[in-house]
Amino acid sequence: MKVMEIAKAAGVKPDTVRFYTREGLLIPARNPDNNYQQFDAEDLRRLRFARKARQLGFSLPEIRSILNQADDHHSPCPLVREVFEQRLEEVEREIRELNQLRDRMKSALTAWQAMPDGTPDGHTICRLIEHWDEPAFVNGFRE
Amino acid sequence: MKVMEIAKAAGVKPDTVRFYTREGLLIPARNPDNNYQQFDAEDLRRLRFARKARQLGFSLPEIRSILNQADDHHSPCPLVREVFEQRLEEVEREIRELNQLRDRMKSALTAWQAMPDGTPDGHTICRLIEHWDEPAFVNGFRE
DNA sequence: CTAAAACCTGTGAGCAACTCACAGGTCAAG
DNA sequence: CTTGACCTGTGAGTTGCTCACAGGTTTTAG
Repeated sequence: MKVMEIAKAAGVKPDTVRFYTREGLLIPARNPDNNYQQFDAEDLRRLRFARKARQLGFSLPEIRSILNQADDHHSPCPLVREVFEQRLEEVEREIRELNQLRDRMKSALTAWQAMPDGTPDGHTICRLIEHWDEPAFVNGFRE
Repeated sequence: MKVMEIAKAAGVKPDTVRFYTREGLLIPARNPDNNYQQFDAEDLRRLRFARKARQLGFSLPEIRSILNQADDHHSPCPLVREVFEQRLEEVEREIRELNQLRDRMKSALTAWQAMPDGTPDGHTICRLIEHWDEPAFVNGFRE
């Protein structure tokens, strides 16, 4: 298979295939005639694996070490389980933060309904933002 | 005020002050003696404004145009309201996607409890991932 | 047979919002 | 007068692609 063919087979763009090759996730053979990359069924499996892992939240370095471990005939599954639980916690933290952001935004919108727009007067730029309360989590949560 | 002073006053790192200056959000005067940047109360107001706006989800280009509009003696508030509602929708979309990701991860974790680890055999890398179902929204939602 | 279209190659840059590093200049304190 | 803390501008690193470019190859149409 050539780049475009494996890309179509895995449902990704050719550029993504090239990028993964650059990053060492795919190590295709070469056609000595024209130096084209030759992908086989194993490469396709790796590419599909990588895409599924990405959808589950794995990073490229993580996927690379999982693939390397499989190449060394070790089971990557324990590593998969471990990384995965960390990622789940991160995702849940991101969700909590985004929910807080949404709440802050919604309460701001409500408060703004009664507020006039006003022109900058050298003391304020836009009261909507300047007179909006500092969220609590900035001090207590992020640092 | 010098960089470190305004940074402390606004609760950000000096590097952030320098970065915002590079990006044109702050336009400090210069001390002709040593070419140091001289920030005044107005700069501090802009910096604090920018930080608050960032916490509400505004991007730096958006903040820059809001500040520019205020500099031109136009009320930036209508722009603030408009951009803000778009951002709120984006945030809610991100939350929906993250929630779906979390659900996928959780159901994967549950399914994995009964699965053995297994060693790569040339046909599979890690069944945990390979035999996990394609999420629905990849086809129907993202593209 | 040839010319154009489609594909291949490697590489570098762009995205967002910082953060860090570097090399060299300035200034206050001891 | 030296040390240390600060200043200057700039370039690179972060993440996962995506796009662009310049040039080589292969396929297809005329």
